[in-house]
Amino acid sequence: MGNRCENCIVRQLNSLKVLGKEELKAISDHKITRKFKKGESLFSEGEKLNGIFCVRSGVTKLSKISENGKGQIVKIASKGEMIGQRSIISEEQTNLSAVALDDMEVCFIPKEHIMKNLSSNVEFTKTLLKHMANDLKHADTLIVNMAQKTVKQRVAETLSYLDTNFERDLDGFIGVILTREDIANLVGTAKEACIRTLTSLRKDNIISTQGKRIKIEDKKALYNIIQGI
Amino acid sequence: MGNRCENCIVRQLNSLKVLGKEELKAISDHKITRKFKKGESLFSEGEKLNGIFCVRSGVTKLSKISENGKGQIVKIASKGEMIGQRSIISEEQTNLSAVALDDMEVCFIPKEHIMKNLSSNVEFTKTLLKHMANDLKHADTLIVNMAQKTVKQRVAETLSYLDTNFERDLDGFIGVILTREDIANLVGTAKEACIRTLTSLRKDNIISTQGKRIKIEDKKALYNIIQGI
DNA sequence: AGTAAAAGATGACTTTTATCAGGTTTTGTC
DNA sequence: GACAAAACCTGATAAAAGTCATCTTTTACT
Repeated sequence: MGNRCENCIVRQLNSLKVLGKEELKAISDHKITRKFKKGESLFSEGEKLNGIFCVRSGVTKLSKISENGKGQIVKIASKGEMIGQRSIISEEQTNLSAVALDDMEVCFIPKEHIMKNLSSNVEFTKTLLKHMANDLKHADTLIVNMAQKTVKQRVAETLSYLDTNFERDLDGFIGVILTREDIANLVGTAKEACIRTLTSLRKDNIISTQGKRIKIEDKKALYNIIQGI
Repeated sequence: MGNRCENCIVRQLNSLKVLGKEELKAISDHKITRKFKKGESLFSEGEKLNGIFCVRSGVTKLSKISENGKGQIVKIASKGEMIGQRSIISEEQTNLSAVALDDMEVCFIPKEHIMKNLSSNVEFTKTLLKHMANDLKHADTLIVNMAQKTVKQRVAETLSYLDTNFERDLDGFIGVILTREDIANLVGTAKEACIRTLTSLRKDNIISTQGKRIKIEDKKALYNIIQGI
């Protein structure tokens, strides 16, 4: 199997004809593949990035530290997803930190290639725009959830999100292994409250757990909790 | 003073040379100016928009109703600001409702003109992209604030935001008149908690009020509250 | 496999925030 | 300017969530 980095960015850009053969070749010629071990930092809040990362394998958490010192996970990115594009486009330092949750393989597209396409390739730019419009819509929804839903509703919503957006493992468990603290940071609550909520969901047979792994047993009931029923 | 609608979109796009003379003329020829009275709805969540609105005068709140039935204000838009661009770009129904907080004058750019420029004018698209990247960064920050800050911190942050982003009136009060309930919906809390917080800030001489109007008296102290000091 | 460190779990308690209920003031309209 | 409606404010209480302390289990490492 050849190096699929060029495919990864194309797929991510969600458009089949965005890049011409020359651009593909240019990107392919200049890309760098990097590896990160579990727990290693890809980049930190405030750093100036000089390119976009594209995840080839493994999972990373994108988080932001509040003034209170608590971390909030804004997104989990896995295979095929780009990270860092927002700050490259805004031409400013990144507002997020990225830490590997697994051993990862990441390919790196230098800023210059992005910028070049941004200026010359309308379709490329349009696709990025649509992508970002979607991220923004998602963010609006998250703001409302954070502001108005209970911890239980948000935990349920987070589990549902993880279950639908990451491939399940062979036993049907959610395919991303997060610590309880990471889940709490994704939900925006304290570790203890998160654990208690998971315990209560388990007692109600809505989920089952095995170590860190979580399996959703009753989707309908989980959905009702999300809706506040 | 002539009709400044074409200027408004250009200014909003935050770029001086985005639109050529022909495009400007095309937009200018096809625009429609509409008026909305205080309390009227510009559009509602789920509606399909067929163009972008551009605020010429007055103020509007963009909000979203959660499944719990409570409204969350996501943004306040005033003179010069565009609304509806996200859903036009995503080509889907809008995820927000817009209600006039004042009597408003709004101009309307039909979808076709936006789409045409989106396909032919890289600079136009690039500018929209940068704009949206900025909105996204702002949304990330808001998510963290909602998840991790207390009501008092969020009220303080909201007041600071309103004070810096909208022109003050002649007496130095914040230039947008919101009900306490609107402020609560912006902060993401209950009306009563919002009122109590404002009362406490007033007692500490950090703000003063006169009816609905609010004036910030001690910026430094307000800033400390935002930081959680 | 043994051990230390990390993560998970749970109870007790405190703080924050929501909710309900009732009064007061402001605002808009005839 | 009188009246009704809306908005504002406050107190009491309940519910939700955070914090702290402690113990158990799991994981990582030599």
